[in-house]
Amino acid sequence: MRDIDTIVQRFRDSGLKITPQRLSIFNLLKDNYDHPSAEDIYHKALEIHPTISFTTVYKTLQTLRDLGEILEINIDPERAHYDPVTEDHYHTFCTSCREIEDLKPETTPVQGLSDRNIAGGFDVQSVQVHLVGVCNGCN
Amino acid sequence: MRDIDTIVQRFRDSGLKITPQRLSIFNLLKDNYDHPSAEDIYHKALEIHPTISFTTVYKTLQTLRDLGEILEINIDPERAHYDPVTEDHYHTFCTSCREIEDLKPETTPVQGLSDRNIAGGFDVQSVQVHLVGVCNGCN
DNA sequence: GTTACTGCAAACAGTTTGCATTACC
DNA sequence: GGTAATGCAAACTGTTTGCAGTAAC
Repeated sequence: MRDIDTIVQRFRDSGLKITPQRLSIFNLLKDNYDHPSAEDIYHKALEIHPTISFTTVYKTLQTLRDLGEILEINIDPERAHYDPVTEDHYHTFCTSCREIEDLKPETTPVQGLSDRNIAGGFDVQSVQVHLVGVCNGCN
Repeated sequence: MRDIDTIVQRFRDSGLKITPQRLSIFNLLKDNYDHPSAEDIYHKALEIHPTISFTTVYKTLQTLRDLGEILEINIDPERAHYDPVTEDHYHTFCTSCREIEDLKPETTPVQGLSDRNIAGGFDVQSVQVHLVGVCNGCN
């Protein structure tokens, strides 16, 4: 996800409007490395806008996702999580505390995987690598 | 997933009973490379047992998963899919037709990824590599 | 006979939608 | 003023559970 000004410009260029609610959601996502769910964002947003609805949060996340500004992560079968970091990187998912954490780039030797498959006829839009297990804290 | 006889033995050893419904489900999964959903299995099972319930299919899939005989795949945000192939391998997921396909082993240079992370304190139970995009047929 | 399984029906949770009101531009 | 967003309430979908009747062993 790019900086707020760029996002705002992008929304306006697309005929979308900038509302205080949306701005708050942008700010909650910016520099967020917690991989929040829609519910998580909603609860944080409530502290700023006590009347904001889940629907608004949900629809804004959809819009950001459709614009490619955030990624929807589907590791957790119970709910979707969102990631403002759209550059290729990978995740661990702890089945005990349900925390998603980033994988350090040097531990991800998956280069070339998408290129090879694009060549094979499959149009790769994103590569998702998930290490599912139990994290340090839960052991 | 191992051969039917072994599964049957495993169930009996665990104090679980073998029913005609379960046997049919075992057979539907054995040598299945379609990554079916619970609903898919249910509909195929209906052809053999016209009175089988979704609940029975669902619970049997849970049991097989808990025994480690099949894997639950969470690529498709809309539903879980199941895979009787439990050896490490990876998948493509077409967002258009929602088909999951196996990735050929030679295109998956992800060896060592789990070892390195186990060393890092994260207890890796499974490595999931998903290439999300649009398949040949949908282009 | 005992224990577990089946299948129904209902509960559940996250997601998604319709629509009247409100706010942005 | 025109168009899109908000927020409510309800619908929806896949998943999960409680329980009475049934079947495996």
